[in-house]
Formats: sequence, structure tokens, C-alpha cells
Amino acid sequence: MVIIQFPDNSIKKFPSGTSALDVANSISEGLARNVLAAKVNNKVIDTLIPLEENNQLKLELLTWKDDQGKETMWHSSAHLMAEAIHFYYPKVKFAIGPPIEHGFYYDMEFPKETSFSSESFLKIEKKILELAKEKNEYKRKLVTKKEAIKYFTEKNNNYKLELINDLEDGQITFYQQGQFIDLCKGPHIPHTGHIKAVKLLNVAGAYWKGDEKNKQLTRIYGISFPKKKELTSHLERLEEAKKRDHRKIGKNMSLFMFSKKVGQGLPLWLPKGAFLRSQLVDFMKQTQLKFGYQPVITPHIGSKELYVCSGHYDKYGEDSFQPIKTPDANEEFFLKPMNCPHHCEIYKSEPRSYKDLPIRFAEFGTVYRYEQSGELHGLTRVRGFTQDDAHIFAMPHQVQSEFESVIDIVLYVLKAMGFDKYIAQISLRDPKKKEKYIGSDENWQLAEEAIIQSAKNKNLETTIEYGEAAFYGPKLDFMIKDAIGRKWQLGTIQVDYNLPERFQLEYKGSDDKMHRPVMIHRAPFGSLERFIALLIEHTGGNFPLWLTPVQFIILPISKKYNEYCYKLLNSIKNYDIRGHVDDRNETTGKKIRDAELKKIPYMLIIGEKEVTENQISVREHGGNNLGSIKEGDLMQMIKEKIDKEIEKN
RNA sequence: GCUGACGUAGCUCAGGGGUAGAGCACUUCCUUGGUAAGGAAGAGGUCGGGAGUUCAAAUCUCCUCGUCAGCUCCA
Repeated sequence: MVIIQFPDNSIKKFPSGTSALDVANSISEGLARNVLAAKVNNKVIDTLIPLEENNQLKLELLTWKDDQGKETMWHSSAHLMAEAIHFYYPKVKFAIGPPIEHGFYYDMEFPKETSFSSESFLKIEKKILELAKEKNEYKRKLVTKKEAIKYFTEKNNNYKLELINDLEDGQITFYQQGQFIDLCKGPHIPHTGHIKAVKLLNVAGAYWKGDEKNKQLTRIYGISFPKKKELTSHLERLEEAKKRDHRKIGKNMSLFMFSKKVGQGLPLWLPKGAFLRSQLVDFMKQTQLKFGYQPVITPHIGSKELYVCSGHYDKYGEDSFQPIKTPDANEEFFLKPMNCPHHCEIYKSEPRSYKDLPIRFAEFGTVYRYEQSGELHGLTRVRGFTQDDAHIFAMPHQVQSEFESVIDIVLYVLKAMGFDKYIAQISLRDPKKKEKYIGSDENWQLAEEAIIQSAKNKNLETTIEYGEAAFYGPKLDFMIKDAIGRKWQLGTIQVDYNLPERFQLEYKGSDDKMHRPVMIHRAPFGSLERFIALLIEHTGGNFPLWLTPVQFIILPISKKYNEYCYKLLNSIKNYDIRGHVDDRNETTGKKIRDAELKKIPYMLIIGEKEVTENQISVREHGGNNLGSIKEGDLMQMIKEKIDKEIEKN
């Protein structure tokens, strides 16, 4: 007897041997047709296996509408793709093939003589759909470790054997659909027929077990859907997202550029981009003054000794830009990869008393890091960038409140820029790889606890990632997704007990003894380059009015009004609002179209009527016509809008 | 750095061994206009760079630089 409790709390009894699919069938044919997996007592399982008897089970039937339903479907799709690839390339060794946030991938080793590229996608997609039509069941089979090892030894698949080695005997399952058998813990969808549309997206290299010392396998990414239409709209969404790519918008709106001659990953800010950036810097400067920060300025290079002291040399020296040498070659300098060592030296420049603390040194420090060429990416990953950096030197008992006050700044900034979806990630050290970090266990524990506690006090919803800490201390990172869903770290706050030790930083306490301060590293924007990249992708180039480089454009209906328009422009400039006149010999329709494409918020149209009535005809970006307005009223309206934007900050 | 793809006019792209193409942008002229493209003419490129194969290379081969997707890395 199988006793089932449904999500609506109703309870029903079924005969022994009943599977989740049978239950679905008893409810409706439609549900049975759509059910992909089952959640029993919160564990996702196959729909085909008989449900456990006697104990009452909580059962939820999962379909495409459920995230775990999608996940199951994509996992099964990975198997099906493997079957199709196996059909054309029988010698391929399969490694792992999991579902991911949007779709799935499978890592595999192609025989040396076989090269695989995206040209083969079409025939594989075709084969997948062909196999899908066969509606083959995903059959689960419990095997012994011995059997599993025997099977994959015969297949000569060292990857699966390695995986089996780590598994416990008695827990090992194979899944078979059609002619394809795979080591897999499941669960899977009932049969391949659910997969109605599939698209292979790209092929890439991926290291076995994510370790670059291991062999690089071929990874094929794909996505599948239960309806063709959903695939089409998914692909359309991807196309839409590409239009928000900051590299594309940056080019179109003349915000920034790169030049091969200047160098890879070294952005050049064009006048409009530089303006936007300076608005952000001014905003942050003001914010930091309010929060008690003191600006400092340090040079772009520092001696090797400085970084040996901080530990950066040991950690990154080899992978940095190579040192700059003085003519007699006795001295070596590095391009500044971080501002903290310089700030430590400023701290040390005079004796500090407990009465001085906390001390907060802030600098828009431009730093240079030799990032691997394959990792460079528009403005989000560059080799020269500017941090809105600051270092807080505090007494141990002040760490908590200082940390929380930085969280306030970060949240304030994110909100002001309209980033309402962010991920707050607590980045701790990998306890298994302590050799990657400097400092004592005790210091790490103190620092990690301080962060976890602060996040808790601020009611932040956080995720924890091990192995993501900086080498000198743990972090609280604020991540934002870009147009195609990649996560980027923007704001970061780090607690550091280690650099103060390395730099022998001290302050005199009320007990007349010397004590060691704790450092907090923090950057609410993170890097201005990356922040602006994400700002572009989120706004699609339609920036908040206070940030936008060109706020209005005056469009004379014909050149008869050009002179009047320039007078108007001069008058408007007194209001501290930015714009210019489009005096080209073009029709009004053309000028409007161009202004729309340039995403200019206000178009001020001037013709016969406006000149005689001394009014301005105003069109907003996007097509909204505000009608005729007096100059003063319009300026007040724009001013108010800007004030509101900054006020919400 | 690794795997795969791509580099043709300022931008978006077509062409694919035999004299370099389109649309937009740009310049000049005509037109003087009313809320997303008025008309005409013109200028603009050693087809990323280098070597090779060939009578002949933008096109084929190799190398190199850069860009894109992913992996690894990310102070």
C-alpha cells in the first residue's frame, strides 16, 4: 500500500508498485503526459520507479513549470545528446553531463584524430530529435561497483572509472535510454519524447574536474524545450540580451574604446563615457565625505619591496606585468596592482592613538593587473582599472560597526543606480587549501566570523562560497548579473587581520600599550570600469538623467531658427543642464530619429510656433510628446526629476 | 594561458583564386521642413599583420596579432 499526501494536503492510497507516473495518470491524462519528475519527501526522483510503501509520502509531481522539472529534463537531454554524439563518434569517451541554469552540457574526450567543431551541430541536433521521437524510456538500473567497473573498463572510459571509484557500492546506478548507457545517479524524465526542441549552443574546452593540470575535454553546451515555440522565444531573448551588451552600446554611444596599439584590456574613455564616469566619482566622493572618509592619493607604481612585504609579490609577482627597472637596474618597481600597501605606509607615517581610530583612507586608485588574455572582456575584465578603494584601520571592537556601515554604503549605491537584484556572497577560504592563503587560523576565524555576523545583523540574504576569499582575508562580495546572466563582482568588503601584521601597524591604546589595528578593504563600485559596464547592460544605455552625458538636444525645424536655438541653448546652460543644438541640414523627422537612436532624454523642438509663442515643444526619449512648455517650467521639471533621482540615493 | 569560432570602408554586413561590394555614417549641392530615415552627386579599403603555394591570393596553407563563447584564473 502506498499512502500519498498531495501538496494540497489531501491523502490518497494506491496499490503497491504504484509509480509517480501512475499517480499522475490517476489524476489526469494531461498531467501524466507532462510530468517530468517527482518530488517525494523533498527528494526529486524518477516517475517510473515504484514508490515506497507503508509510510505516508509527501508527493509533488514536477512538470516543465517547475525549476526542478526543467533541471531533470535538461539532465536527460544531456544524456540524449551523448547518445546522438555516440552515434556519429562511437570512440568518444564521456565524462560528466549535468544540467545548468539555462540548459546543459556534456564534457567528453574526442579521439585525437577527430576534430569537433560547431559545424557538426546541425546533424547532431537532427539525430537528437530523431531519437527523441522514439520515446525511449530512461531506465534506471542498480549495479554493483564491480559491474560498473567492468562495464567502463570495457569501454576504456577512465573518467567514469574515476567517478565510480569515489562512489559507495550499493549506491551506483546506470541509466539507459535507447542504445545508450550512462553512469548516473538520476533522476530522469520518463522518456525521450518530452524533448521536442533542442539547440546546441557552443563548443568549448573544459578541464577534467575543473583543474587546469588535468586534460582538457571538449564541452558542448545545449538547451532543450518541450515545445518548439519555447526554443524560438529563448533564442529571441538571447538576441535581445545581446543588444544590451555594454561593448556594443559603448561603441554606439561613443562611451569608450579599445585600441590594439594602446594594448589589450586597456580601455580609453571617450568624452561622453568620461563624463558619465566623473559623475559617478563625484557622487562617491560626496558619499564618502559624509561617512567620514579622508581622501589620499598614491602613485601608480611601488617598489618590489612594498609588495614583498604585503605578500602580493609571492602570490602574484610571477603573473604580474614585469617590473620596471631604474637605469642602473638596482631597483625594481611594479605597476600598482592594489592600493592597500600604499595606504598601509600612509597609516605608518605617524604614530596613531586609539583616539584617532577608525581611520578611513579613500582613493580612486588606478591599478594594473596582468589578466590572462582569454579572460579579458569589454570593460568587465581589463588590465588597467580604477577602484573606488578605501581602507579602514580600526580597533578590533570597532570592526563590526565599521563593516556594517560599509554595507550601508554598498546598498545605498546599488539602490541609487537601480540595481535591485544582487547576490550577496560571503567568500571564505577553502579549508582544504590553506596553503593558498596567508595568516593564522585564528585570524581567519576572527575575520570570517566578523563578516558572517555583520551580514546577519544587516539581514542580508547571503550565499557562502568556499575558496573565493582573497589570499589575505575573507570577503563579502556583491554580485550583479550581466545581460546574458553572467555574474560579476561589483562591491566588495574585506576584513583583514593579516596585512596589519605584515606591515607592523600599531596604535597606542588607552592602556599605554601598543596594539594592532584591523583593516577593512572596501570598494562599493568595485571597479569603475566594471560598474559602468553593468550599468550600461542594466539600463540598455538609457541612464538616469543625472548621469546621462547629453540630457537634451535642441532641434530647429529649419535653419531659419538656428540662431534662436543657440540663444536658447545659452540660456538653458545657466540651469546646469547639458545638451546641444542639432543644426544639421536635415528634416525634423531625421533629427528626431537620430536623437532617439542616441538615447537623448529630451528633444526640444523649435519652429515658427515656438518662436512666436516663446515656448518649447518637448518630446521625451521613447516618443512621449509633452507639448509646449515655457523654458523656465521645463527647466524646473528637469531639475526636479534629477533631484528626485539623487535624493532617492 | 587552454579549446573552438571570427577579423572585408567609421558602423552593420555580403563576396570567397582573375581590376573591392551594399546600406547607414561622412563631404558637397538641391530642398527649408512639425515628432523615428527628403533627393542627387562624391569621397572613403595594400580585405588585421607576416610568410608560403600560384601566372594570379581578400579568397588556399602556415605563423602572428586582435575579437567572441567557454574553461582555468581573478589581490
